[in-house]
Amino acid sequence: MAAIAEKEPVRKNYLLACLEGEEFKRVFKALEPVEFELGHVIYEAGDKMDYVYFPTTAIVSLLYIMEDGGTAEIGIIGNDGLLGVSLFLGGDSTSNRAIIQSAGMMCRMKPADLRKEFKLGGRFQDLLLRYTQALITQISQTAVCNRLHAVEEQLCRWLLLSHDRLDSDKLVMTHDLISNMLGVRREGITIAAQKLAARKLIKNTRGTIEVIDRQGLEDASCECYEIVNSEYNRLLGRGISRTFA
Amino acid sequence: MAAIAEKEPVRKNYLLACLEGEEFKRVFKALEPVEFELGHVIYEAGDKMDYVYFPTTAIVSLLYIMEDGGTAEIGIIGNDGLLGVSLFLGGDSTSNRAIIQSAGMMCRMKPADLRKEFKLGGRFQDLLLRYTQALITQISQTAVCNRLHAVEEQLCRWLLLSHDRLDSDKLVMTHDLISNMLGVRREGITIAAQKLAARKLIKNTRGTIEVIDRQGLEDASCECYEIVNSEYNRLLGRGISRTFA
DNA sequence: TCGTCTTTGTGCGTTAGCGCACATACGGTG
DNA sequence: CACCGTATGTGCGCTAACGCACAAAGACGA
Repeated sequence: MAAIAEKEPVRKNYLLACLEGEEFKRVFKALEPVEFELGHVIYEAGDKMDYVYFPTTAIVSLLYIMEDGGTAEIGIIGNDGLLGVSLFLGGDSTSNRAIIQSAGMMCRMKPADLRKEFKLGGRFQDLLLRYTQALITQISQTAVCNRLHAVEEQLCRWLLLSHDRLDSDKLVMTHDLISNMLGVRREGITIAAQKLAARKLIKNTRGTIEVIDRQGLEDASCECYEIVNSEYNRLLGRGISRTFA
Repeated sequence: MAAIAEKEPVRKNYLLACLEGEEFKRVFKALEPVEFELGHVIYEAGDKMDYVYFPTTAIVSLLYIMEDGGTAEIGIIGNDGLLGVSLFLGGDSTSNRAIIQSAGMMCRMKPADLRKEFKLGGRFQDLLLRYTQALITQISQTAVCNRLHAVEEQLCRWLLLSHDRLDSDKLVMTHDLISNMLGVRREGITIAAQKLAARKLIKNTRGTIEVIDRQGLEDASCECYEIVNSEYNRLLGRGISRTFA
């Protein structure tokens, strides 16, 4: 594990951290760290993807853009996962945009290296597939949540998902950006954020939302957060060592 | 291909129809046809899955049930796909219910057989992974559609997706059931269906909706149908022969 | 043919969220 | 420190969809 010191941040990505021995060495050699700023677009809908990305400190938002300009987020990817499942699923592109929601680092890998390692069918493949299912759960829950829950509950869910993937309690994020993610009006977020602030769950300042009462936020959230979260743990937590072969 | 005659309907499933030679023979041997009635629950949220299912004439609906009893569909699976991606993704269960939306046949396969064949990394694996991406697209589009589009547009989308997976123009389906799928009020479906009937796009009788003007329905639908549809074609259409290795 | 159950139709009042139009306030820059 | 662009706060009227209550009309068996 001497090599880790060189590109230390690699281990901050959960999937990469699960690898060991020769497998880790091979993957590690193929990785390249890159830094991203808030708002940077990694790829647009329909773009052929050039890399798969393993976030270490950055957070990525998967955003759909409709014909009329309306937007809605379908998933959040942090250091618990990877961006670019299409590259091993076989599509090479998706119909959404991937955009940096929180500045930071990601490790990228070329599609050819990814596929080569994936084809070996070891732990790496297992992890990637399990993560894919976790992502499906997240997207599904977003779909249901969009239909059935109030904006305020959804804001809680969104804040929690982001907070989990962040070192800090401060989310650098305007109401306007959040409204794009949740697919609602900017004013709707302002109102909801005010209510949460009144209940001392968050602190609401210009361009930043600070999480004050994490537990309170969880209580105020719809069930969707917890479902997604526990499914991530089930799929990628402790028991991860077993491959399904 | 002599064996096909025995279990002829196998070829009605698109994924199975794409297999050839030895690979097809192995998969074919592991298949077992089963018939299902409308409303039958294949598995509940959290259930360990006993089989993977390849629909030939049946249609399956993936339904989320919330704590408060609210429901919403996240995807429709017909003879273009398979039920149980979790079995090769590694989760063995999902947090939704799979329910028969249209009576008919499916071919089922034991998880062990599925995984064994999947691990071989051939066309079968390629197809399953590509289908997974198509399913992700469908779920994503549902999420966005739930947020941004009107019930009437969504009803069109839903009718089209169902119609595509059906031999007949007649959908045996009550407004109440559809409302569960779309996560809206029953009355909302009644109103929307009336409007579509007034425009001569569908015929609305007790317990059945008949598609009259397919093209008209597509025009009345939101863009979501077309996006999902073309993504299915892109991922699983003609060019399917290339494996990504 | 009658009675019953299910499905569909209709009519309220209610509400969450929208769209628009501003007012205010923060915070970096010159 | 004054200025200005961006972010947030607030107040409308509007609309889609909700929740509820009940009427009408198919379907089907006795």
